[in-house]
Amino acid sequence: MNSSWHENFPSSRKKAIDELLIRGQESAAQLKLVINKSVGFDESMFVEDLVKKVMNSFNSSLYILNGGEFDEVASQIPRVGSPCWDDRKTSKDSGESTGKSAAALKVKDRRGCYKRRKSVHSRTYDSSTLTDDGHGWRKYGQKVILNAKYPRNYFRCTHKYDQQCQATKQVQKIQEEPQLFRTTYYGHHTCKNLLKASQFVSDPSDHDSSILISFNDSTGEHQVSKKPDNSLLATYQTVKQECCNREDDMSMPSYDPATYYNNQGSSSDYLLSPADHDYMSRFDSGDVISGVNSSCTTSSHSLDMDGIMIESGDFDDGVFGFEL
DNA sequence: ACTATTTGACCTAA
DNA sequence: TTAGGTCAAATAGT
Repeated sequence: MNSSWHENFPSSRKKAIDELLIRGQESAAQLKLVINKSVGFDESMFVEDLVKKVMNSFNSSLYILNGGEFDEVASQIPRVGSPCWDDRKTSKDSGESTGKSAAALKVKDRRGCYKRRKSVHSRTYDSSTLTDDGHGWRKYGQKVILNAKYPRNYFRCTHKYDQQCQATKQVQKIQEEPQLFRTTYYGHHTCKNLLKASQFVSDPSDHDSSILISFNDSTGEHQVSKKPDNSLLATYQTVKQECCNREDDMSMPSYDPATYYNNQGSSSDYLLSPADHDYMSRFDSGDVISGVNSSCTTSSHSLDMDGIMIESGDFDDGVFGFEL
């Protein structure tokens, strides 16, 4: 991996980035929420446009401060249009419409579809609770891992086919600390499956809400602190709290650690209904805080903090860090 | 009937 | 050759 983008920054430069990254973007996001709550639809669209401009300014500034340098990691995730992609949803139909045996077709269709992801950029965080990340996930596999006590569970975005969203994640109970779950995210959501920001702000007047991020000069490590009463995070973490009472059941190797809250998340009468929400303004594991430049593919810098992961610059083309 | 999960098979990178 | 990521038929749930 190339050198970290922040490693050799002067402290003043880092402070500027922190200011833009945390206070600037978060404040803009919260401002939008507050205004949106008190204006009509037309005004709301206007506010939306304005905030996007503000966010773009932040992103541009960050890009300039970063010197425009980013790591690039070639993605090995199958892309839309790849040989295996087009047939995924209609494989049944195509199989029935031909004279070939189902087994032969199955082998043919699946060839070239499997990619190891060792070098693919990923974000990992550990959590004692199965907090929902705001996206709809669908389990597609479970594997017993060599020398691991607990199985690994594989999830893809619910909108893999209808919106070509390539985000996936793996959830596995940590052997050394069975009370913790390790979730590894691959790719970023390109689907419009985000939660309404208003649902995550319990009290817009809470001006103390903040997340502090600092970069350690000597080690290059990130340090993050969050206030436990942070409105955004607190809401985020309590949203799914009621569905995390089955963690003890995870002692069973076959237990699916994310099925339960996934079901809750896709329920139409539950707070989290990912299918029809367009916006968010919270930090979301797997999502990005520091928007720098939409042309950036990725710069692998992430950190874990008690279940919340903050990442500095990890972009799919055309995706900004903050979605508003 | 429709959607989600389970699980053995398939496939590929290492 | 094998570990592990993914597929898809079977099954379960609503």
